[in-house]
Amino acid sequence: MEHRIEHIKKQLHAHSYKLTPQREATVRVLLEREEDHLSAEDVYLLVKEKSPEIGLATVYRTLELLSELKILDKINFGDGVSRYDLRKEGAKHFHHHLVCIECGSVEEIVNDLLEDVEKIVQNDWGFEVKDHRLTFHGICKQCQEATVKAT
Amino acid sequence: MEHRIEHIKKQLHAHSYKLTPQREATVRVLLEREEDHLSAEDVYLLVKEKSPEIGLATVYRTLELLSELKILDKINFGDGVSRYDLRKEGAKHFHHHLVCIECGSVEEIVNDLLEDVEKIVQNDWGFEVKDHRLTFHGICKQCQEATVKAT
DNA sequence: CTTGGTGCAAAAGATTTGCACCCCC
DNA sequence: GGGGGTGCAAATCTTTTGCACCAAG
Repeated sequence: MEHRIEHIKKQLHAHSYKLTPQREATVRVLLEREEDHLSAEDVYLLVKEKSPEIGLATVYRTLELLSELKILDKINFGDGVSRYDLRKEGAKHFHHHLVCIECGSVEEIVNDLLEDVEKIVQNDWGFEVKDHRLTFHGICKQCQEATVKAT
Repeated sequence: MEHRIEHIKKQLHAHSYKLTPQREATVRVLLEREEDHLSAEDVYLLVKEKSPEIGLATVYRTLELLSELKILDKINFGDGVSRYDLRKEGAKHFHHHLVCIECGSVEEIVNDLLEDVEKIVQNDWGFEVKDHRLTFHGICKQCQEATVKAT
């Protein structure tokens, strides 16, 4: 954890930004809740528990900054809010998501499943792929089992 | 075109909704600008040209309705607005997009490139895929060529 | 009549911005 | 002492909602 904060600090410094206490508090929340796809409001409330003086605007500004530096990915699952997802260290791509339309849960897939598809896009469309976002909508294992039991 | 309107009319009727003049005007705009990924505001302004008495709320309600019936797909490219995309007739899946990070253009890929990937998700994660959304971010052919020339 | 659909204006959210202040090199 | 960063409140922007009214069966 400390190691990852150090790493982010370096990335900020490389672009002449500082890791202020507010930014650090925000990053810590993101690290602690890495699997959680938090909204800006979620992050704000969690940061506020530890650092009550922080403002919502600062959280927005921090999330925006981290997104620009590709430390964070801004995603949108179709409810009205943006959610934020730490990019895995060293990952050159956004990871994928499985969104359950029954219970709303979100699972992550870290494997890159799209290498072949990217080659096709590159060759057949002449499009130079830099990143991708892939979300599957469907029914998760738990909900499938629940349905079977209920029947 | 008329044929596609008829088809949509039937789909509405099948769910006990009517194809009112306002809805028809909205659908016509969507058909005319099928490749364009319009926002609700865009649609509203275009419909207003032909039917000036229409209200923005009605457009929102129509787009919402058509999305629920899967006639339309609601997508989000990360700018603050939802955009709407007519589903190709008979397509069971959302189609894919190539978003150029240089010029902002959006190309569509109708082919389903994800059949193999879906099988993997189904088998390895036990997730029953109902739909997917895939967007590639990168540099389109035109912008690549422009860069080469400029160098 | 009664129900679904509409237009308008107000409301509700999410996000951004203006500004005074503050801390650090 | 100048610039980046912050907190607060106000502003902005998109989308939703309440309500009175209208049209068709």
